[in-house]
Amino acid sequence: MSKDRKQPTMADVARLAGVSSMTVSRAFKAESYINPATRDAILKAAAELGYVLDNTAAGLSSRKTGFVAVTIPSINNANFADTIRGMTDGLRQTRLQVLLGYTNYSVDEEERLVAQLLTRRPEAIVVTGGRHTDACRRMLQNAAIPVIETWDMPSDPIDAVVGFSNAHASELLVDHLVSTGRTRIAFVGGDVSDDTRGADRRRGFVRKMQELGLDTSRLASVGSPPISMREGAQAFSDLIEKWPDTDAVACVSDPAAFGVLTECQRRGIAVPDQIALCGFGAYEISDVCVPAITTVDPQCYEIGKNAAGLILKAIDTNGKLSPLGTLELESILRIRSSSARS
Amino acid sequence: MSKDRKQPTMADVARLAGVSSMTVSRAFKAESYINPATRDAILKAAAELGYVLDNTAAGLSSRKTGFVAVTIPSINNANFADTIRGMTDGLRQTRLQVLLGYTNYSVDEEERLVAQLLTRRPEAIVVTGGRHTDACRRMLQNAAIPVIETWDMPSDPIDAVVGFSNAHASELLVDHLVSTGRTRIAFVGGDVSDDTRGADRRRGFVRKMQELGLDTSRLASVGSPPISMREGAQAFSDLIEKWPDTDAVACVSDPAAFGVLTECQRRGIAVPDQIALCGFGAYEISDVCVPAITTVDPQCYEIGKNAAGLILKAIDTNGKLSPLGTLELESILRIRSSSARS
DNA sequence: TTGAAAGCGCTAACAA
DNA sequence: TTGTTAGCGCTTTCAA
Repeated sequence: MSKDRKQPTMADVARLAGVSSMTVSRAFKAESYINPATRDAILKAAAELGYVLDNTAAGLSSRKTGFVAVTIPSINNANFADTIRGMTDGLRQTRLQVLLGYTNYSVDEEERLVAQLLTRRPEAIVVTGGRHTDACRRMLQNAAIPVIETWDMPSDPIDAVVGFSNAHASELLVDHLVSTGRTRIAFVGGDVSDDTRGADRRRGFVRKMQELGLDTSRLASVGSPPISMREGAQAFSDLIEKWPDTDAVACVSDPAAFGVLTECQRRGIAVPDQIALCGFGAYEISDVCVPAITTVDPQCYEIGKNAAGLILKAIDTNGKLSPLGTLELESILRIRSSSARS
Repeated sequence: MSKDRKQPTMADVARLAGVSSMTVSRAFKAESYINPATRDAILKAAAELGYVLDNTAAGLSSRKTGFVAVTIPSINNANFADTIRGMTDGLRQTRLQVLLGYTNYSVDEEERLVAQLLTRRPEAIVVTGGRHTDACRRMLQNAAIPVIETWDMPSDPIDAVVGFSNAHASELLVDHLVSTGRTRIAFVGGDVSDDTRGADRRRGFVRKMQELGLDTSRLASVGSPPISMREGAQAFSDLIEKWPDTDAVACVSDPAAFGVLTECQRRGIAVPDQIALCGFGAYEISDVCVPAITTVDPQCYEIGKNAAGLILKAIDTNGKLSPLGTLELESILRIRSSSARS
């Protein structure tokens, strides 16, 4: 690697091919009026020089960077990874490229990240969640690009939304657990402050339990989100000692639920006979472990795919995003052995 | 969102603040000679206009985009996520930002991705693995930026390396299993064609088994990488029916090993008493599941952290990367219950 | 189908 | 400490 060698530019290619640099530019665009023979000669010259298009300059000139900025809470999470895959798949074969950043589940970090991403002049931005700092909201509103909030149903959306109700997902699970005869149901989640989607799931849990006239005091909080398998196990340890007659546990996520399951195995507590268990997110582990864990599938991949669809439509129609508005995906209850009637 | 409104530029801010745009530029750089009062006035004007720096233009002008391109095989993998975290952490507080792409474990996809990333004029590029298409190698060599290959120890490095020996990791595991008295050891992995690191782990397994004079025929291949928990379970099903006297299974990854474990549970096979088990990667699950699974920790986070360190040094010294050369991290054997002496 | 001129928004280099 | 000038590499626009 020698950092000094200057990279060839369009002008260099143009000179070698005996054309103007404008013609070189056309040779690199798919649908442009150019003589096929001219194009071949140009591509040959470009290959010879090892020429690589500079999208930095192209973006400045055309005012189209080709970036779609995306923020997710964590890169180490199969759910968000699926959303990113859906989005990337949806943008494949287009000129758009995902510019990804993560927030560590913090709205302050999100604010910093959004500020940084916007300096790259993305043509659209997709954020996870519907709650932001005021400054972040303002930046997004001022950016004059399509903004898509995902993984949530914000009451006051900035622009477009592709989400689902986290609270409703919990209600599905409570209803299901109650239908199998459980009533002394606990909730295991992380600290409420940061993970707003986790907090919504807890809120949905409490609301539904109250509605059914059940005890809502069995709430275990442990660690900052995302809560790990180990923290799930720890939370259950505390929980079962404080409320030994608990007959079901709803968890903020499948990894947490799996942690609970392992702690049950260590303590010789039978799942589902003594304790029923459910998680959230339809992670692979919940389907593979023994017993398999009941969960809710929020359709992560579809969220990304739909977000990509909205972006393409919005950019096509030059920012007329309003008719597309809000898209609510339906979360799917996946009933498995861990909550079988005992 | 209205896409039509034009974003304010430095010239707009300069006009409002009553200075030249060069002074505005200085106000946004940390260490530049500027009167604090001037800077305050400029920042106030910028805030009033909702001005956001255009890094696209800044990069073109300064020939420093601030991007570090990074390729990983999959975004849905805790190991690579840890490497990315290490890198991001190492680049925090610098002007550098990670531009991430994933290759789906395909060198052809890697070639396409690298071509795309290089159009963004990154100041350095970090790739996973040491095997590439010829065209990809050429592009990387011609890019005139630091290139860091990771997660591997290529025999003919392009530039710098931060890696470990995948084959050696397998040898550690075979040695360990043999030391606990197992000799009829099987290997579970994905199809060999694509995942070169998985292939190296298999190669190390076979080499060590041969060296010890043991049977090397028990090789189960299933699906394309990364192999899932479910595929691990499936592979074990096939395996144990074909070679019922197998007394240990080494897996290409922890998720695969966990899949094997669940299949053992379903079949009533005791781990470690009837079959010992080990994985690779030190994923959280291998430490939490019951019994915990013996694994090798390749220090994913450290790979990223060290890569970031090399980049900073290389960019500091204007591309004099050669003295830093190759960094081999030592993989750590983590012995757990799944391979206890029976 | 091709080319010439102008300029995208910023910063390097130099001058004051 | 601030300003002026020139130009980064490309695409838009218009003309041929």
